[in-house]
Amino acid sequence: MSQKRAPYAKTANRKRQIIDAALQCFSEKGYTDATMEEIRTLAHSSYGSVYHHFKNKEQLAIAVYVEGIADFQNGLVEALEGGPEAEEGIRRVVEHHFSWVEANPAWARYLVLMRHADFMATGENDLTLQNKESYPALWAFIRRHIKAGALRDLPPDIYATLLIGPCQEFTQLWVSGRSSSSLETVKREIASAAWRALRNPENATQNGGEP
Amino acid sequence: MSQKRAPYAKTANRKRQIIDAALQCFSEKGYTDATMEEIRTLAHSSYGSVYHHFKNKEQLAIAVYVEGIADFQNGLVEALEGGPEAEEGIRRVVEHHFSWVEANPAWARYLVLMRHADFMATGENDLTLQNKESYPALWAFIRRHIKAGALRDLPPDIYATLLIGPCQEFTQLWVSGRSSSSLETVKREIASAAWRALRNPENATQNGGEP
Amino acid sequence: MSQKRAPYAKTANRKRQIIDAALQCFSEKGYTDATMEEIRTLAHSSYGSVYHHFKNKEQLAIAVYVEGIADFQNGLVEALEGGPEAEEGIRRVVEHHFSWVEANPAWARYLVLMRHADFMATGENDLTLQNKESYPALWAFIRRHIKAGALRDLPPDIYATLLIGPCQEFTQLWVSGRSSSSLETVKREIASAAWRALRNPENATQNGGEP
Amino acid sequence: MSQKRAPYAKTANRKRQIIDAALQCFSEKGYTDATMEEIRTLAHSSYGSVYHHFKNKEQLAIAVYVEGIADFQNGLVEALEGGPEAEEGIRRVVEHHFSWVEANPAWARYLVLMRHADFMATGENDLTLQNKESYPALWAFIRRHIKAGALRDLPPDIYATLLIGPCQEFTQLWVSGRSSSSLETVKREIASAAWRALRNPENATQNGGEP
DNA sequence: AATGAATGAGCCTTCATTCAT
DNA sequence: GATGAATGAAGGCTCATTCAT
Repeated sequence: MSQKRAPYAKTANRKRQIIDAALQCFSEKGYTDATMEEIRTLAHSSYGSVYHHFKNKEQLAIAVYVEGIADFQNGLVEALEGGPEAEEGIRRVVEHHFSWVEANPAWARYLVLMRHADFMATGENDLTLQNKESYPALWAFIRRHIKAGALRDLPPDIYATLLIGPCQEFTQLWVSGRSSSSLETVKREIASAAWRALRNPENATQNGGEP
Repeated sequence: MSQKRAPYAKTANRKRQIIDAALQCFSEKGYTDATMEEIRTLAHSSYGSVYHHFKNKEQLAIAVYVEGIADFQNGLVEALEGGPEAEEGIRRVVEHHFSWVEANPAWARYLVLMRHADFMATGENDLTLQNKESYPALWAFIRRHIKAGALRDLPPDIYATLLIGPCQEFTQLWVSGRSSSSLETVKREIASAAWRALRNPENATQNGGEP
Repeated sequence: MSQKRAPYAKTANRKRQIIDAALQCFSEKGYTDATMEEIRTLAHSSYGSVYHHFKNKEQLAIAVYVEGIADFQNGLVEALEGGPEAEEGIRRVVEHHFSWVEANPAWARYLVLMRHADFMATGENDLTLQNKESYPALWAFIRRHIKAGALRDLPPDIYATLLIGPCQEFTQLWVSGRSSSSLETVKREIASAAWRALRNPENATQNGGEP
Repeated sequence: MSQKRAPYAKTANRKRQIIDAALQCFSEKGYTDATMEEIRTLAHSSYGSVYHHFKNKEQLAIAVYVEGIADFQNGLVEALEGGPEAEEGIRRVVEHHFSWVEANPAWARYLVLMRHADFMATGENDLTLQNKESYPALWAFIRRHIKAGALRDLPPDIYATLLIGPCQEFTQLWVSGRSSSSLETVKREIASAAWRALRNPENATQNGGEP
């Protein structure tokens, strides 16, 4: 019996297959514990093919990360379109966060895992990620309402802490299946908590109920 | 007094040296990327010595984790002693979180990293960790004030989200050197944000200042 | 003259481009360490193109080798034309060696490196190389002067040793930039050393100056 | 049937076994084409053991090289002991070269192969090799006789060319089995050729027969 | 208790070569 | 003739762990 090699697979979009497979493996086992062998198999690909499209494991991980961040950002930009009022904007940010997480749980897991991986900020990757990660639309929204007196004038790290921190925390719980509450409840609670923490208490026009 | 020759003492507390070295390596590079070789070297120890004290890498990681959690818990229990009022208690929780993180940055990093490691909850480790991690003192405090009507009746995952989430988020920023605000400012902001998010709005007696 | 559109010419002599690129890569890194990828890139070519012109890496290496040897041989044949006297002929051999090396340093390096590659003498390559490498013109010259009593009757390996050895040695020094003397000086020294080593001391008629 | 691991091999001198195996593989197939797997097997060792003793393939190659050069040098120093006259000294150098090559053919092959490997001269290896390779005893001998007027005053590269070049050339022939002459004959021829090339012709006291 | 040489499965990556277009 | 994605065997190296001393 002659040993025939399988015919070269019709590509269609091999690169996409690899990214998807990588996302799944990375999000399940973490960057280090995921192996190129698993990724390659899941992508129905060969070693050579993976390395033809991505220089190495790091670059593959970065490609997956960038793809995810970009998708998240796009949704965030849309969510903030139309120049919403302060409270409504904050609600939309939280809303979008959880909608996206719900729709993309693997990516959510992966982005959380990799948030501080060293090699994400090396050389040329730096710029790419800086632009994506700086959440330009979000900060523009916040700055606008700080100037208008609707939001408190706090530094970015505290905004991140009070607005994104609870989102991240619950995302981790949810993603690891250790949450009991419904996403609807959580969205409402987090949004209102963030609003109460960030609104400018000196602004009398807003939120009559809680002066 | 008996005439004791001072022991060469390198061996005095080898186990402790190993745990300290392991903590440093694990917190810097993560569980998988830290190697027994690095740990052994940092502990000025030998392979045999490490494996004499700890069955394997997992058990070493667990030992480090348990040590850290216990230390954190002890402080939390102390912080909540004396049956403080609701707002004061929440302030103390946040306060303790950051004091401990500031005093034990490597441990803080490590505990965050390992929060969801699979092997932490296997077999006999399970019980040990359950008891430590369930934050018994914290939940007792919360339940007491829910019953008294001072705190809202929310499920544990939402309490964790709104109280611990911001702490964790800022801890990560701080530990990775990407925060600009002082810990004092942050403590105040997070504590007041948590209080506004968790206090029972129907309870008129409390906090007259912000009706 | 006919109005010809200038061809885009990238393809004009692709085969030549590939040989040149291969020569450069092989001479710099050796056969094994040079990669088809480097060669392909340097030749501004594609994988398919390289394999269209050469069956595989070995055949490419052989093509480069044959090209180089042929060029060297041609010059040697010319150098020995006109039936020179023994001393003059030896001088010309040395002279030609260094002129050629100076004009073709990459090829010189490559020919030295590959002198003993196994696959150079396999199957059909054998004949081709045998003919080229046997230095027919050189041995004809030597044999003629041995019969005439001007040169000593030594076996070929010793002739190679005393005549080519010094050339090779200095070539290696020169090619790796570790020589300090001028090529002129070296030519003179090697030629006269070779002459003194190879001339027949019993032949009184020659070289009266050095009895 | 229980799967028993072979008991740990009694070491004796594992490091030496590895060097010997590496020498054999490197000298037969060259640095790049020899594999760690072959070396490991030939040394009846494991991967881990090889890498325990040598940082990587390069360092192993260097260790082998240094060992060989040192052995060769030691013999050369001995050969030149006793302050021999110029002609006798040169004879001894050639003599030692071939005796050593005959006794250590694999090493001879290897040293020739690696003479110009880039990584031999990197960082700290540099010093080690410089000292070994500078042939201090040989140059001391030569300088002494240049001063005494017995040898011509030529730069080191030309001495290397005329004295060592023929040795190297014949070594290559011999080592690859392409020589026909006996080592005795060759020694004699090379030694006398070198002497005629290097002796100072203005020195009347030596070698009366050929002024 | 301590030491460190030894083990070997498994990982990331390279690279000559093939083939559909 | 040319292109470059796809293939997969093979290589160098790592690292948790064992065990003789």
